[in-house]
Amino acid sequence: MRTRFAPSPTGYMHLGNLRSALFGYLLARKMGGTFVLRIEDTDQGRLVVDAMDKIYETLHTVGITYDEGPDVGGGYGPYVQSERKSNYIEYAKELVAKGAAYYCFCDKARLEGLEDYDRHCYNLAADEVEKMLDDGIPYVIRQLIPQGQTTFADEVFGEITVENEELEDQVLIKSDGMPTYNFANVVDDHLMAITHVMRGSEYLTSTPKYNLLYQALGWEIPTYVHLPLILSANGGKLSKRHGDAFFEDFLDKGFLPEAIVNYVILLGWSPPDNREIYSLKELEQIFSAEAISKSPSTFDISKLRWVNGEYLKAMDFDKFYGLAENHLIDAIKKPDADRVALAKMVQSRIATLGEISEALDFIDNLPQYSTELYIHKKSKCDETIAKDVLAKIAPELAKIDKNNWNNQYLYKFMTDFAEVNELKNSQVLWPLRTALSGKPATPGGASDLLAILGRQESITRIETALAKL
RNA sequence: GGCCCGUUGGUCAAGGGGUUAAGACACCGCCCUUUCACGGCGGUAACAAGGGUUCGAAUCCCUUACGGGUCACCA
Repeated sequence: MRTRFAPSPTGYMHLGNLRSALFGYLLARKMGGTFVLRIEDTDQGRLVVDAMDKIYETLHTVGITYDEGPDVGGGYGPYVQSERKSNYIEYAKELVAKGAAYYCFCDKARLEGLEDYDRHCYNLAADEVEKMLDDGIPYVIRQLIPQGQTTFADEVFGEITVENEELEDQVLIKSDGMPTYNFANVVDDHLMAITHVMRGSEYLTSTPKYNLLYQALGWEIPTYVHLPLILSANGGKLSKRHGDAFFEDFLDKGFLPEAIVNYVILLGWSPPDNREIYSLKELEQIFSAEAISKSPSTFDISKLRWVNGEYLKAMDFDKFYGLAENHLIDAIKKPDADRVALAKMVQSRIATLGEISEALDFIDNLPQYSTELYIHKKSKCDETIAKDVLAKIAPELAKIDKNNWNNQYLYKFMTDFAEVNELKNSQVLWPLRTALSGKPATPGGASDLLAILGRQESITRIETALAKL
């Protein structure tokens, strides 16, 4: 049992491609098969430098390993199509010899003038073809679609039959001598002994042409597993323009590779039970092609955010800190900021690492805020109470020894203050938290903020508040 | 437009002749609580429509509608 991932080196990893890779990988691992990576670089006009490294890198960060590929070798190489050029021409000529393909010398201008392709060159006499080849006239080799109808079976979509008239005499070998994607695919999947072809359902329509090729060449047809498409929230395709098409887009937004993988797997495939958070290793055990659905699914960023948050919360703190540190450094310029304490406060409150800076934006600078923030029904607090409390507690705070300026002590101090003054805890905690942050919601409460801001900055902010009230 | 595929709450989805039609995200409420979040509990919300078949249809068939894919010397 062998599956493959066959991306073309475009420089980015489309989410749909990533999912094809994932499904192929998982199926191979589940069945104890072999997973191969093949690079489809037959479009010479679209070559992108370093794109292959990008593919290796992405697969690596996602945790997908392949048993055969350009950089790891294997018994079916080379694994880059441009290095296998002679194979394709050889088989294309075999097809010509068998009458399943023919040379076509039509130029672009002629083709564009046609409403329907007319098989013009198929009617050329053998000696005419010889002559034109000898004269070095540029040509293409086209597949000759026979009459009748073609039926193929797909693991997820079932049996599909199409009239051959709907098919076109597609180009197999381009005028630059390179094979087209469709042809190279067929040849390589056969030569590499691929048994299960997993790919997006956009290829469903071209599958009959594949089968005709397999049949003409006398090759065994692989098992097809077509995957439903992933649609963007607006109903269309995921697009570069919306910034939701590429794996890299989501990395940039602060999503974790394992969360992206987990979420993408959930699109079009459903787990055996109600659990939704799975590591790749676990998926390798439980994956099954039968649970793939046929209908396209809409990409929902809010669920991705939830998945990502689950990973963040479950992560051990050291690892979280490692990931968060750069964001913290970015977000907070204060030299004496306790980044560890900040990371701890923030870990369970963010869905993506990218939210760190917004969550902590008040640390460096107290934002402008309205005194209405001091009105909080649940805390039984309003501006008047806030003013009284802050005025009274500020001098007390100023007297606290620097050595006692820590979260625990401060919390005790404030609740004692509340008790002595016959106030509810919230009536002193709320005004302080508000004065210190200028925000309606913060990661951490009053004592956390006092400890982090330090005595002097805290007093300054309270004085600012008093001036406002 | 032709052909192909699809359609269960806003989203992901289970269920494949008899179910009070799961679960998750989002949303709302309550509890917890040092604000927010986390966590816990609860709630709103769905079988695209119409015809069949059947004792019985979300499940099978047909039609319609809607959505998507595909019709390249791109992959």
